Amino acid sequence: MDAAVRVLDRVGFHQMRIKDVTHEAGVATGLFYHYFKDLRQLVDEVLDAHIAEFEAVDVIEREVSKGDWFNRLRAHYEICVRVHAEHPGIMRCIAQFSADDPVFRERWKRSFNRRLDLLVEVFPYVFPDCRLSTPEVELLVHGLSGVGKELMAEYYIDRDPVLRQVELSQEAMAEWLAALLYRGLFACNPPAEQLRHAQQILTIRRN
Amino acid sequence: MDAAVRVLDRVGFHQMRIKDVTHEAGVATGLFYHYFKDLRQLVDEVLDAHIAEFEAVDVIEREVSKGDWFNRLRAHYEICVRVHAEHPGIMRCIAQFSADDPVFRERWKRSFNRRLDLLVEVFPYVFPDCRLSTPEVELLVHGLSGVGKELMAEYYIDRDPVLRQVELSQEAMAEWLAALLYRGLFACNPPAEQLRHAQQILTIRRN
DNA sequence: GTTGAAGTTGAATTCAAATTCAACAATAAT
DNA sequence: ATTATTGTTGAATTTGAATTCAACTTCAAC
Repeated sequence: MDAAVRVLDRVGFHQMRIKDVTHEAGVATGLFYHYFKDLRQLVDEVLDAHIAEFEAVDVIEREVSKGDWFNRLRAHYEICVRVHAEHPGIMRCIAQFSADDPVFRERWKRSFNRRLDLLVEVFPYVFPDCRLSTPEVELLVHGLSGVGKELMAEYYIDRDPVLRQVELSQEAMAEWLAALLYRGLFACNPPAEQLRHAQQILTIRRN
Repeated sequence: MDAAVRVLDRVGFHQMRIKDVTHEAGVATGLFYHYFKDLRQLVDEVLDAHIAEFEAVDVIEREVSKGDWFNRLRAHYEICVRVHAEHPGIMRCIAQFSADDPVFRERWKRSFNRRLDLLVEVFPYVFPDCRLSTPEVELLVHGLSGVGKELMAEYYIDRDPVLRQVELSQEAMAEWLAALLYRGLFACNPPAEQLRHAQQILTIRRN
């Protein structure tokens, strides 16, 4: 029901009423119950559909070579940035729904972090000197994967005016975030020749 | 009203009812309105009090020298980790309330990021080669400050069983997160002699 | 063109929670 | 001791939204 998407966009998850949806769709209130048990189910279906859509994009973009970590991270952030930039209303709703519902939160987190799972798997081969156990690596990657999450929310959903002073293309934002995560992970800069927008990051170093 | 804290802890912000609170406090329903306009105001006051308390701790711990960035970051995370570990219910509630209410979200974010503001201010002196404008630096620091946020939520609030396999003291968690953020910021490891729990991070490097 | 299944309506009903309030209790002020 | 102020009660009322449902419409099948 795309009427639901428009309402979610406008009023958010917690303010949404059944009447809002049926009215937006131009049908009678009672009809709602032919299609959905309650609002929660509707929202669940709407968000699921969107998450599935995001994941579809995701599959398409898997052509990056396995060892090229910077470009993998970049691809990860390009997807994140795109869904934030193009569906800010849905993303806000996902955030609201997640804050409430642990089951949904888990589902969303998995979908989001799936692209980083490979990193957890191959960690021992990438960093052979490192004796961390798998759960420790998971913890590490989860810690790092927070890079940019709030920023994307503030920039694309809240449209924070201070941050908005910086005009960044989606590509540039993704590259910056990938570069920051890369530094956290490898303790060094990404290869300079792969930077298209964030060359300045190379100058962020203690002299 | 500490009854409110217990209810928030138990049922969360959106499930909380006025009756829950008055019953928990052992008083009549109507009495609620002598003290508060509505639930939102109550929650607002409860959370405000806690945020103020967190900030008080925060002031006490300011004895770290200005140039010692790793220990500043560590102090920042020690406070974050402590409030998550010791007040998981409140933190969950803050997350829920933030997701809904942009005004509160802004207030919380400010309180959380205040300790990193210094970094934004002195950025041009720490990184003299870097020509980023103030809003760009703000964006950068916001991006990095996400390190560990979700992890703390999953570890201390949701108590994710996978992550819980790793037993970490509050100090150790803070040190790990500080080290990760440090790497993102400086593209190098923190000084080895300052590491008390996270020496292993030095081994996370490409050979 | 008759039948029945599925879709559609919106007023009526139910429901849960918020809110009010008149009466009562405790305490302090004079 | 009297009065005033403030705290407290919980049943009664109000509110606003969820939910039901009997009647109506479409439309495809035979």
